[in-house]
Amino acid sequence: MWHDRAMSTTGRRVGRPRAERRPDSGLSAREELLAAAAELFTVQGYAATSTRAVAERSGMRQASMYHYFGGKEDLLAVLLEGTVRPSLDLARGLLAAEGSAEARLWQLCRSDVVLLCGGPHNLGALYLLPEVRTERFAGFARMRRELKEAYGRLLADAACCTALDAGEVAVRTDLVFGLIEGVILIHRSDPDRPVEAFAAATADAALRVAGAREEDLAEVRARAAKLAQG
Amino acid sequence: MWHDRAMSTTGRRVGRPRAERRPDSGLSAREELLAAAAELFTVQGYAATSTRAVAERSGMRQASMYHYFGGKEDLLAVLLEGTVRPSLDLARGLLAAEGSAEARLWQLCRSDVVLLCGGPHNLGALYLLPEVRTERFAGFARMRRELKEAYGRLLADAACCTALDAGEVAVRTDLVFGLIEGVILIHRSDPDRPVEAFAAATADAALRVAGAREEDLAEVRARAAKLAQG
DNA sequence: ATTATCTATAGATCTATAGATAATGC
DNA sequence: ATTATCTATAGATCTATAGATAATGC
Repeated sequence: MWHDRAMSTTGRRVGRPRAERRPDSGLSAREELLAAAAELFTVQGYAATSTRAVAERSGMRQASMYHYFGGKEDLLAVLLEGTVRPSLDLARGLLAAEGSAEARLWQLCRSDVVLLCGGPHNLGALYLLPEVRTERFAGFARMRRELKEAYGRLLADAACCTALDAGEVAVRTDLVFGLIEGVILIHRSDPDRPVEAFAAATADAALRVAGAREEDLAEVRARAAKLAQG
Repeated sequence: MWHDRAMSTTGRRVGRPRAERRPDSGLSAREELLAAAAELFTVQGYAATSTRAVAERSGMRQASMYHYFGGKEDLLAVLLEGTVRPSLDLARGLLAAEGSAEARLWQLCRSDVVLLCGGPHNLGALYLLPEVRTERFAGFARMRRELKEAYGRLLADAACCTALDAGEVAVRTDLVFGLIEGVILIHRSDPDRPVEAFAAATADAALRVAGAREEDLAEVRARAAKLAQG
């Protein structure tokens, strides 16, 4: 396990002190940079944010950033991978779990909405950056693809989709996945909405898109709740 | 009506000739700039695209762009407004039209997906730019708000929503609108999908989110088809 | 000795303006 | 005279590197 040896709670650190001293944030320098980048990238935009802006919001000089990251792209890649990873972990767990596929799908949808809307910044909005299509972000792209495949798998196994052919299931997978990632846009225009209730409502909507009948939804939610406990 | 007096089909134009001569695109200089901006903004990203890149792809020098637009922001604003305007026109027409609210909602959804995915560039992806929140884009923001209100109105009038309270209708409006704008993301990962069929499938999904029952969807589609003719 | 920072800067942009110029229009 | 373009450029960035420095660790 990695340990930030330069950091200590007493405030005594190795290395030249920073030019501007500030109250200790409790974060390591690397984490400070990531937090600053998350805020600036989402608020001002990625390309509009300079390395200087990120570094100085973190309390250090522009050049010092290069001690931790190779450049702006590195920051973005780390942020993006950190955003999908929890979703992907959960999806893997749910794929392996027992129980109705509908309930597991509901649970995955709900959790992903919480992850996308629950953080302090709308990091999901970074998914759309054109830079993300370049080689540097292949790792992120792979994770996102695997996540989408998990959605596809759960839909294919769901009782409400058994009557559909494979092509139709693929279209609904796209629509469900699009609905979930689309909450990024909704969240953007109304960031103060209570997340939990909205996440449940979105999971309901996802099941409706999948083909679940209105009268079965209460049951799906109940089973999903059990899943979350167990 | 405005007429581009500098343009003619014979190729004889007022003003100093361009440095690099190219085959006539058939577009006015202003339109060439907009087309170049649309391509570059969506492919490379807005902030990553320089005024030089836009101008030179249009066959003129960087400084000449300023004869037509005050800067990059102006180009973006014109592109964005051009993207919502057709949707908004259609929405106004459908609000005023006779017929079932569900059918009109279906039609609006379908058309919006075609507009978002049908063009050569994924202009919808520009909706997410952080720059769009600034004052310069107030006109675009107003149009988009009015479009969303039209969705809300149709949902409120839809038979499948009569049992829902106002708050629930508002949530479903957000979800339906999010689903429609979310096709931008779907379209991005699979740009070659046939648009018409996908648009119809998305409109179906929107009606499911609204609360329509599976067995009523065929009827809704049939009525929407009539609307489109009449 | 090691580390985290600093200062300074070269080189590469990019934007917006000033002012010149080469067409057509009258 | 009017117009659409051009060339040239000032001024403001921004990125990445080189090399110095001020702490702690041993």
